[in-house]
Amino acid sequence: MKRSCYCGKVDESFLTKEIVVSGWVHSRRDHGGVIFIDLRDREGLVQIVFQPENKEIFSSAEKLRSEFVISVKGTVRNRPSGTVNPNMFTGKIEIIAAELEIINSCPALPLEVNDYKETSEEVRLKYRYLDLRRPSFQKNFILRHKMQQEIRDYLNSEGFLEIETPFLTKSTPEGARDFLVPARMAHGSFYALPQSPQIFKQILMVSGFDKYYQVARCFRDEDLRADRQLEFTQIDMEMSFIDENDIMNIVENMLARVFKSALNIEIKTHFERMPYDTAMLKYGSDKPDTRFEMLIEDFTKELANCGFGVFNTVISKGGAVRGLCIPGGAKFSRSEIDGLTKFVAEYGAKGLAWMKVTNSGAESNIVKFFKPEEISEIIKKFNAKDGDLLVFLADEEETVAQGLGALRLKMGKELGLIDKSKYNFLWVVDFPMFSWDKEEKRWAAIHHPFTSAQEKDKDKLTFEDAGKVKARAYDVVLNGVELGGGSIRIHKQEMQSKVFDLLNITHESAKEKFGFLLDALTYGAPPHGGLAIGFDRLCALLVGEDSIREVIAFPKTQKAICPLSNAPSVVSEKQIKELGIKIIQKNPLSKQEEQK
RNA sequence: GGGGAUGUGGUGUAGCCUGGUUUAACACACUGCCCUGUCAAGGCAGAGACCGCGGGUUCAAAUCCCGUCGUCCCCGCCA
Repeated sequence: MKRSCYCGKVDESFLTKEIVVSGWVHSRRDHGGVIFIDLRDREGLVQIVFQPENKEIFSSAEKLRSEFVISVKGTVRNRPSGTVNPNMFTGKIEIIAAELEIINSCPALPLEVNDYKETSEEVRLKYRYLDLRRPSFQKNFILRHKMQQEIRDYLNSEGFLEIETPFLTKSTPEGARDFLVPARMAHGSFYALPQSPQIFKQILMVSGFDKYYQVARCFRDEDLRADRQLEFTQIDMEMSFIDENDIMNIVENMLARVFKSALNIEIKTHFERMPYDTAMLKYGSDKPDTRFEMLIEDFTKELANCGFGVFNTVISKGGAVRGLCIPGGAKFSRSEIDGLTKFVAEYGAKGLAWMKVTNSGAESNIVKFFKPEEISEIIKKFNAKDGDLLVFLADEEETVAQGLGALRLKMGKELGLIDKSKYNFLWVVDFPMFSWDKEEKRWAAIHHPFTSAQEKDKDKLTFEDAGKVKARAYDVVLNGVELGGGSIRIHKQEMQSKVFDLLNITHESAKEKFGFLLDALTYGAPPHGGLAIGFDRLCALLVGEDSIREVIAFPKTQKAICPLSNAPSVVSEKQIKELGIKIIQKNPLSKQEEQK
């Protein structure tokens, strides 16, 4: 029997016709005298009816169970009146079976192939092939495919070339830990899997390709999270003879196309641009969720001479005092407030000061340390109302921002302040170039060492002033998720040398580590820049999932293993020998498995 | 490296705090029977777990304690 139509695509145009559908038995409703089978394939479900007149087929149909693979030949007809199912695309019709081929049976399932019941992720990943059969999951991947095609279509139409860069490449310093691949033909040497195609795409610009993109797999050997996998997909792009506005235009239009085709949602281009400093000050994050207010207020100046010792000490040491107004938070119990204190402690905050706003002012154990004018000024700045809770952090600026930023998000979620129907895009711009690495006592690149400084800060590329330099870098943020980021790169040797000096990368080591890029830049490099979108995160957002594992077919667990394939695994002595590698200590678990 | 949550038939949960009426309960799936219009079909009957693993406390442990492993969330880390 040869399939003539997808189950999910059978509609009234097939009425009275004989067709063949193939797929998996999704559910079976055996009424004794008549048997209904919902047959499922990629495109959806269709109802097959087995009637008792055809004894041979009927008795064969009685054996059908969940997830059997079958082909059915039958005639499409309208369902009898009163039995139409409005929830199904194929709900008006049904197929009267004339022939049945049972291609494969299936034992009792370790997980149910439907969207009605949650199964633990442990089981889902082990039997991923079954998990992936679930209709909602198939939808995720069909959508992911569509999004990718839409992006390709758009970039192609804008004159971009898709060019592949190598997976086996050179380990670069800075940034994430590399995945290394031992070189068989040069014992002791290693390839590295790319953390991103950064250097190669810049070289492609030097080569004159002008506009490049790639749906690029990237690898980072770091700890996993809900939004981080060892390998992930970026929409990576780079352009020549352009500035920030050109890239932002392209990205905004691209995202608009994706949202239109995937969700049929029109998004407004010309995203808001927010300076990094504002984002950190008001939202406590470099990826602010602007779907709700509850902004952070700064009191470092106002309270520099207040009567509260904790604040005074912090401010005199150059720290900051900032706060949040939690609407209706005055009803929190003491232990709930303690919970908030514990929460901000995860971000390094040593304590959380608080006061409850009342009609006559504020109440708490610290209110007595403040002058009435100070209290009323605080309340005014927050525009706080009776019943609100004001919380304050006093610490180093970074700790305060992080703690309050995280608390803002937590409260926003818990108090239901977030309008989930919104898609708030924005650009975070004017990033600082460098951050001070306290442990290693050196400047580190916030973006990467090839990011250009802003023209006005060119003269500040010195050890003393490096902290004041702003970069020509930008991140695109959606609903508090960093979708992607990029920068205008350095195309002049002079600036690149200064940046390397600041990063304490000597010319010798720079040459050793990415000399090929530096060389390339000397041979006539055009001004260029680009951006990369975290495609998995974008997909997750569009299907409404928190974890990118829901849009990756075969993800790894938090311990970085694949329960389906059991990777990583031990390899044979022979393989190891060929690579010139000595195993110092074997994973004891792997050893046990090897013996099995 | 650290903090938190969690692990009970094939699957999802209840029981655990307050150890003994537990022969470990319920739902789905599974097996058999009944049923000609259901659509997460229904009814009846049945099989299936000694409670992640190891140790300890106790007359008695799914339940308390210690250790260990897996999974998830978070901090660090991820330019």
